[in-house]
This record gives sequence, C-alpha cells and structure tokens, in this order.
Amino acid sequence: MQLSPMIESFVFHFGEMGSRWGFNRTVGQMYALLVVSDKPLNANQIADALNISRGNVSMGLKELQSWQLIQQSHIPGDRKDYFTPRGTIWEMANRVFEERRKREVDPTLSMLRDILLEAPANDSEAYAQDRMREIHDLLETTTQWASELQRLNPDKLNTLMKLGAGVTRMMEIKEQLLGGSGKQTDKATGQAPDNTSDRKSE
Amino acid sequence: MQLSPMIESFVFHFGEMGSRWGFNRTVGQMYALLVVSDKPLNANQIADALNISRGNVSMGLKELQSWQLIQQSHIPGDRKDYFTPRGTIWEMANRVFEERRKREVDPTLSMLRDILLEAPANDSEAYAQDRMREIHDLLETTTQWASELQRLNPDKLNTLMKLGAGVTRMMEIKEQLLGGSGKQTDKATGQAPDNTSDRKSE
DNA sequence: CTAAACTTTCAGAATTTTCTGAAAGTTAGA
DNA sequence: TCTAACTTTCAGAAAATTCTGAAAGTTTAG
Repeated sequence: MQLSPMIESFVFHFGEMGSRWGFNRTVGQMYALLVVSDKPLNANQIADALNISRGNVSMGLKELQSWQLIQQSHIPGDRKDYFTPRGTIWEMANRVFEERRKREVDPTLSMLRDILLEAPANDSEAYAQDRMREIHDLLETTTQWASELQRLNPDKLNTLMKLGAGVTRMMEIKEQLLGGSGKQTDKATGQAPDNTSDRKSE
Repeated sequence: MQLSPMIESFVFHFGEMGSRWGFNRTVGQMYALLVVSDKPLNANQIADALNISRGNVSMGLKELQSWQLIQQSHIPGDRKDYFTPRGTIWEMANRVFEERRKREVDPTLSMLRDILLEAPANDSEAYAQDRMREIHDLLETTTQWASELQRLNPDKLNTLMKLGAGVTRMMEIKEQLLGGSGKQTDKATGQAPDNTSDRKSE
C-alpha cells in the first residue's frame, strides 16, 4: 500500500514525536497510521505501508497492546489479525498519561518517600531532603490534579474549556463562593464565551 | 567528591527519568546533583562526583542553560564557573513544560494546521483529516489549559489544591453558577465524536 | 494427524545517541 | 604582550537502541 503524501507526513511526524511519549519511532508511526486509517489493518499491510520488517511490526503491535492503545479484530474468512485504535482520541491520551504515570512518576514518588524516611546524617543531607520533599510534594499534587482531570467526562471538560472558562476564572468564582455567603454574584453569571479578555499580552 | 548513598540514589534515579523529560541521562544527573547540593558546584566537581568526562559536563551545562534551568555564579578570587539551579522547583517544572511545548507541541500543531487546510482527495483522506482535527483540538485545548495553570501563582494554586478543591468540585460550583442564565451546552467542536463504533469489523 | 497460514522470537546487524579526551579557544592578570 | 587557568569543541570510540529476517511457534481446517 502506498500512503498518500498527506497521510505520510502525518505518520512520519508522529513517528518523531512518538519517542517523546514513551515509545520509539516505528511504534509511533504504526499508531499514527492506525489512527488515521478508515479501516482495520493487518500486520503485513502495516509493514508494507511503513517499509519496515514484519518482525518489527509484530513487536510494535505488542507494545501498543501493552499500552492498551489498539484493539484486535477479525474479518470473517480471513485468518489474519486486524488492528484498530482503541477508544476516542481523548481516551487514548488519557491512557498514555496513565501509563507513563505508572512507569515513571510512581517509582519516583516511591523512591523519594523511601529516602525521606531516612534521618539526615548531616547538614548537606538535610538540605537535600528538603529539596526532595519539595519535588515529592509537587509530583504528588500534580498527579492528583491530573487524575481528577482524567476522571471528568471528556465532552463536559471540553465544553467547559471551550466556554473560555479557564482555570483562573474558575478559581475566582470558587473563591467568591468560599469567601462570601455562598451566594451567586451577578458578575459571574451568564458569561458569554469571551475567552480573549484575560490572556496575557505578549 | 564522594556522594553520600542517599544523594547518589536520588541522582541516579533522576538520571534515568531525565531522559523522559527531554534530556539524556548525564544531563539529568547533573541537574539532580545541582538541585540537592547546598552550595554551587563547578564543572570539575560535577565531573568528579558523577564520574563523567569534563567535556561531557561542559556540554551538559550548555544544555541545562538552554533550558534555563541553571544559573552561573562566581566565587571571589576563583576563576571557575559555579552553577546552581535557577528558581523554585515549581518554576523549574514550568520551564520544562514550556520548553517541551515549544519543541514538541507547537511544531505538531503547525503541521496539523497545514494538513487541515488541504482539501481531502478522497474518502480516506477525509476520514484521516477528521482524526487529525480531533488531535489538533485536543492539543490546542490541553496546551491552553496548561498555560493557564502555569500563569497561576504557585502558592495560590497549591493552597487551592490542598484545600481539597478538586477540579470536579470546582466545576460543579461553576455549573451551579452558570446554570440559571446562559446556555452553555454549546457543542463547540461539532466533531464526529467517537467514531470507533462505525468501523467495519469489531 | 498434517499442512498451510499466520504470528512471534531473538541473535546479530544497522543505526542512533552519548561520551571521551586531546586540541583549540577564551580570559584575566602580570 | 604572554602565560596560566580555565572552558568549549568535536572526531572518533563506546554504548544503547532499534531493526531485520530466518527459524521456531501457534492455530485452524481438513
């Protein structure tokens, strides 16, 4: 199969980017290809389209399955395995975040916790522990936020964001609520989605 | 200089993790070392502590400076360059995010935009463009959120988080406020949402 | 059971990334 | 100016990662 130039540039670009997301170039290309393909592909089609070896494709598919990013399917009367991406784009992004958290952040947090249990032997170690505690707290806070964001229904989240309700805005409202009587102020109601007003000037 | 076991395990762990953040193992180690060190270090001390060549340290420092993660300083009567991390842990994390956005997300968005301007030549390309549009919108929305988070004063953000005010909770409140007046269920994107179901075989 | 059709594995090859250290470059002070 | 003290550069070496393809493994049909 010969890829159209449009699809080819997408696939190649994501190949390069893919390495930043935890897998290598070919795996990134394979996934990109599956995402933009309107029908399931089998391993040979992938190898052919990307000009890589059949063995490489097999390993890449295994990797993508371990990330739960693709799904296997079958076509009646055909013994080959076909593959499609699994879930919506949002779900896929979530899955990648989740997986990276498990593989990278969690072990780091656990290492930091272990070290922070030790008693510092001298001033240098005390100083180092202070820095580590900061990092630990930052990671913990950040992952907690991220996991809350992930729990939200994507449509809802998306709608809210498109509304121009930035975090800043939400926090202002929240603070108003907490600070005052819990009453709705007119200032906050019925906002038109004007998101341009509070962006920074550059 | 001989590192204490505690500091050594921190430094080594961050070396491994560092590669996920856009720089290589040694650069990660160097940065970790500077962060937990209670006094500025010069290039020779770093090379010595990490057992790497002087040249490698020079390149690593250059890299860290390009990320704006470290700062140079001097000790009177000493011609060597000394280095310390720059800014608070929060600021450093922000800087890494920012830098990665510039290097990875921005080029991707620009590529997607270019492709989306082209007229699809056939059904396959139309399908592919739909997927790309979803990715484009996701990236755009996410980076906008991220930039708003970054604009917040860290203390404020941290306080709010510690308050137990999760995003979900904030959104509930926000919706309560909006509920009366504005029609906010604006299906802004109008995207074909999750199309996974209309693929051929499953 | 066997054969055909397919998938996976993995040793070694190819490629990419990182590291070293000698040489070249820079700077400050005498 | 020159020299000593320091930093940077970069070609080639070393290390790590990725890829290939033949062989081994698996599954289904008959």
